[in-house]
Amino acid sequence: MKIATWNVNSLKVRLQHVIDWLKESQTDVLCLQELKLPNEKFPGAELEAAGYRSWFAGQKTYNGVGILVRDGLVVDEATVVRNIPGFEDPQQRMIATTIGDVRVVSAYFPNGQAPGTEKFAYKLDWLNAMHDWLAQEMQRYPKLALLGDYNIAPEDRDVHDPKAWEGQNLVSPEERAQFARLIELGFVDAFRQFEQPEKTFTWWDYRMFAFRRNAGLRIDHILLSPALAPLCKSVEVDKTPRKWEQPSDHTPVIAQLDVAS
DNA sequence: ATGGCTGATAGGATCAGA
Repeated sequence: MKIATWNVNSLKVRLQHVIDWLKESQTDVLCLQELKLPNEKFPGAELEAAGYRSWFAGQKTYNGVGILVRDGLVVDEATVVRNIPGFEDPQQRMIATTIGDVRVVSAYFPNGQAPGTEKFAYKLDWLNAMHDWLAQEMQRYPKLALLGDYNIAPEDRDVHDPKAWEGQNLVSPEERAQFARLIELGFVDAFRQFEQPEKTFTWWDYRMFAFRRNAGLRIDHILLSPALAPLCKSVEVDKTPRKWEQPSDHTPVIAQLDVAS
């Protein structure tokens, strides 16, 4: 089973990219972030025609997450969860479902703006709530995969220019400590289980020719629970869609799991 | 140098992203 994550920065604008990439990559389960559309505008019929069923939590203008599942995979409808249980939030940033015996979570972590701001405080609150919920979720579902735009670059090697970024939003010690807390739950950064090219990133600013200069960050991740991590056979960042016309600023990360699909 | 792009909402500038 191939699972992937992609912040598409508007599913309306990127629908054809998603459909083309699904076909090209042969992905079975695609977690999406930043749909930027209300539920009534979700392009379910177009994705169905491409061979995928969709679960999503959208809202107007901002945020919004979804999980696309290839036809034929068994999804347990009764286990779908939208947003973090117990964490009141109008922002739609998390959806979870169960495919076979694999629990899949698609998450759009808050950006945070800058350390010290209200939005940064919200980011830390959200991360705390997510951490506590995931601790329980891992007990319920040993095979747990957390995919998404984390808006955290865990280490300096995930940053094109660590000096310039030192202490900034997305790399600050507080955020990295939160990422480390997820690792302490037992999660494994699937990407780092394998040898990877130097300076592999998943996001590049639209401005200043950042992609051309590879001035990016690795902020989109796939974390796997202890029971699932050993079943992961490869992880790669696929830069191709970032080269397409009118791309998302993020590019997909894909993992091959040794799980029946 | 807080600029530089892009998308959504709106029907022009502003917010938000990272």
